[in-house]
Amino acid sequence: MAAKRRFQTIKGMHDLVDKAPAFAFVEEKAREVFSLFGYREVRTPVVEETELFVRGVGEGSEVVGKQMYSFDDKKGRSLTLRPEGTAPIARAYLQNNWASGPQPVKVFYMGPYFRYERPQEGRYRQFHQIGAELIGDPGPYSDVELLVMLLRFLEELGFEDLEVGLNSVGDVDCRERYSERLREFLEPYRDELGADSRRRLETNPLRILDTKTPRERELLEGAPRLRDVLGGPARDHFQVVRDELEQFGVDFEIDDRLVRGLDYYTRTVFEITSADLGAQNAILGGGRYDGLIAELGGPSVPGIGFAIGQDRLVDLVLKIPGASARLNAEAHRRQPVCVVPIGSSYRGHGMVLAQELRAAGVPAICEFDSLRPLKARLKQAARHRCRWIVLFGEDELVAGTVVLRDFTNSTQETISRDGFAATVKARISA
RNA sequence: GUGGAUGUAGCUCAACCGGUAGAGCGCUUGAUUGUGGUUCAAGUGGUUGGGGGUUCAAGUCCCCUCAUCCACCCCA
Repeated sequence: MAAKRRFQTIKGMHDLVDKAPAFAFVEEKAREVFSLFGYREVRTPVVEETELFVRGVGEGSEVVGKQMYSFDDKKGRSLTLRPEGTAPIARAYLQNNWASGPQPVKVFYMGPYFRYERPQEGRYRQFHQIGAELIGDPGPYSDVELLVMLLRFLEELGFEDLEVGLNSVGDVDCRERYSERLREFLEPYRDELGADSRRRLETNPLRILDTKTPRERELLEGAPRLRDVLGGPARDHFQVVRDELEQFGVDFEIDDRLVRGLDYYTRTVFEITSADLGAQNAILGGGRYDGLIAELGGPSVPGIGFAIGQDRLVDLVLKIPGASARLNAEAHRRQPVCVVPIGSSYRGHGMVLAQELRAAGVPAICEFDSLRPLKARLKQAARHRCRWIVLFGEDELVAGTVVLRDFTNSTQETISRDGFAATVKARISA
């Protein structure tokens, strides 16, 4: 039983290695763009009380029903690895009394989320989201501004021609009214519905709208439409959103079947999908949640937000022509200079040279292992993708010089040991 | 939770009807005792995911199990 076991990541969770620079890239862009709109970055814990999601996201939702990573702590309290980001932000709003700060509250966040599902392309048990929330303003201009910000972010990443799917699921009373109508309409066809939809007929008829089975789609052709059932305030709100989005040149398409999977959404909902992603094609989704904070025991405060699937977004970024070349060039620009001391007694000198380079703001590493042949150590420098090599040994010590070699052009020059860091800095930035 | 595909060297993959495991790349060293990439030479590479079964003989056939991927479902 003492067999050597090879440890590996938990199913559906991955080491981010090759994609790490692209992850960092989109994170930097998010900080840059969201800050331009006055959003502040916050970080909330990865673990919350299970009850937060049950109440906030909704017991009927798939996410809460069967996808949560829940466990009991040592005192028997049920905790959950967060499956989404909005409920924790709503909790933070209440706990930290953001209501007493400047309004509306604008925050963004990024980090890992967890859902217990069967992994496949674009769907992981640990995945990453970048999200933003605007809490405290009920008006349609907040919806518009949030979407404008979102699209600005995507443009900055290099995306063009992304189309936003848009819909309004109305206020709670509109939804109930509509659910009732839809239920009445579908009841006669009950036997033609799949098991899932039949169950939803009881629990959440709205979700039947985004079915993919052809027969159900056909049935729904003649169904009452959500937009015809919207109450006056919700309808007016949606109309302003649409008009203003057009004013700002936002490309969107009204999608009557767009209803989101999380129970807290009200009025405006939206998502962006991509044909370049495989079966899991949603890049981001979001919407208004005017009842969420009250549902969590707070005052009646409206909010709106979105969550971007960072893993999927990164996959798409890497597919943009030239994007990975740009990322590589950027990485290459930051490659360190490699100091190679020649001869075992020069290792200390190598350390000093590297430190002088770093002090001058030049990234530097040192190939210390002087017992190996010089050629092997230069090979290591090449494998580190270093372009510039600083060589230093007995000859240089005597002459008061160092040798600076350029791997790209296979040239080298001898420069003065005094102030060599400044010379190197000038050469590599030329 | 359901279905399908795939697991052989660090990586990408071969191995006929069951016959004793191979290539390319990589890595190490040398040709060049102080100069990487190209070239040449030598070397390093494996409990064929794991367990059991059938057989004289299993990478190959059968069963179980684990893992990965893709799809359903769900969503980011």
